[in-house]
Amino acid sequence: MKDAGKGPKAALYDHLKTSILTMELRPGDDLDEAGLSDAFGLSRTPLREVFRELAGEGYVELRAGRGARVSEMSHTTLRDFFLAAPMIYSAIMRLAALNATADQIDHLRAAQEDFRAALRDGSPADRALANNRFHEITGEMAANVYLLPSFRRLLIDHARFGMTFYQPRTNAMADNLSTASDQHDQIIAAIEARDPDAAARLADDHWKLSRDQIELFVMPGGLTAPLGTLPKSTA
Amino acid sequence: MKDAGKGPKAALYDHLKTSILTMELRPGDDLDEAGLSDAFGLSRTPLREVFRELAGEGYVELRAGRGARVSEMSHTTLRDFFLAAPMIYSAIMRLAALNATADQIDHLRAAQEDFRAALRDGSPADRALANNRFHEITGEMAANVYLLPSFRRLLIDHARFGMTFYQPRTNAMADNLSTASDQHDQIIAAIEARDPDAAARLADDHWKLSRDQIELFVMPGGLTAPLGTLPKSTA
DNA sequence: GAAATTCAAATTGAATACAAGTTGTATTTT
DNA sequence: AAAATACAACTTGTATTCAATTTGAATTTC
Repeated sequence: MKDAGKGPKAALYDHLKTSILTMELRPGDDLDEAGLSDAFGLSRTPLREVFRELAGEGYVELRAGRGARVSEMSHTTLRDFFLAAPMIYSAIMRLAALNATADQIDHLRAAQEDFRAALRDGSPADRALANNRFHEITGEMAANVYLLPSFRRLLIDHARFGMTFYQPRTNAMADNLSTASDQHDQIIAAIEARDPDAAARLADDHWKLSRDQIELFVMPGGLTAPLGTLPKSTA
Repeated sequence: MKDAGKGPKAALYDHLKTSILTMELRPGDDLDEAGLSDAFGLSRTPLREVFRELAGEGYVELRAGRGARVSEMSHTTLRDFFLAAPMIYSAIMRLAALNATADQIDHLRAAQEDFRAALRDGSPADRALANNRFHEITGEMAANVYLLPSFRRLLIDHARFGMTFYQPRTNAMADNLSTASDQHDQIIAAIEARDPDAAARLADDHWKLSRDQIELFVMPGGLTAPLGTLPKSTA
């Protein structure tokens, strides 16, 4: 289909991941084994192993006897997200500032360059993927096996919420994106300075921005048009 | 091998889980496909799917071209554990107090009964499994899809640390176990009372007890035997 | 004698063939 | 006409076979 960089199995894996993160595959969509099988030139055996792997990471759900579906998103998941994200994000960022290697900081800078490029002339999907990559790297920096599973799970749905909520319909929304980019720069600086408190504070600010963005969409200004009038004789 | 309650696949899954939690299968041990295959009457295809599933939950690690191994535990994982556990545990307990259903509270009571029974006349493995089950239920009560992955990962290694550290060699260690049981009772009460603050405080106390128990083992009293003497003429 | 390369055996990964279960549709009966 | 049951088609799960990669040992060369 597209990238067969190192085997069709990895290509399928990457394809599904990005398709799910960008909402190209919507929550609840079911993944047809037969279709993907000949699309990627794989038999069903390795295909189903990829499904199981993605299920473990939270991208898809496996229902016994009824195949694989893209992980659902409901109002409860949004609530769960708001509860868990600030805690995990600040913890990850704090650890990232403590443990990041020079190599990883370079990678983070490169990811931020990509994000900036996506802001200039990329699609919403490009922006979501670049932003996701940036935060994935902070997770690698934190390098805590017990926190990473939840962090990764959060990043999946953060990207998906972003794809539905961050379409810049208003000026306020567009501004937020460049603010986010600035915060990324500050995050890099804090990590490089080995300042866990600053990093945690920035994680909190960065989260609040996301939160506000989502609220802008969930609770819009309210319509101002007058109520409709009834026709003369319907009583 | 043992329980074929609902299919040999589930039996294998449960067997591996409990074997890993109780350290019957030690970290780093590699799982032989051929052996388990005819031991459970399964072909290698469903077997490897179980491996992938367990890998997603953190029980085993899959190394490309080199099969499955029980997840490693090193000094870094111990450190990671100490950093992540208190935060996640108190968050889970707080949410459990807020969201638990009456049914779940009944299950938790039953699990605590099992734990008490295991304390009286069970093996260390029984105790570890019963304790693990108790905390698994608190995770189900919290019901937060984003926190559960890390919580479950922590519980795996908490059981494994427990199996290596909680052997009651000293009186202090034995006392700790009954204290833990008392705390379980208080936890149930706090959850039933819908008191998230009390639940979080108890989670913290419960964690500190575990922590002290581990420290008792890692940093024992120190040996008091005198230094050896050198033979007369070795200078 | 030690190190490197090659060959063989074993283990893992993939594909195809097969069986079982689920779902949808059509026909029959009430 | 509506509901229920049965049959057929499709989808999922399992097993067996085949290919490829890795690992270990032995032999040869330096």
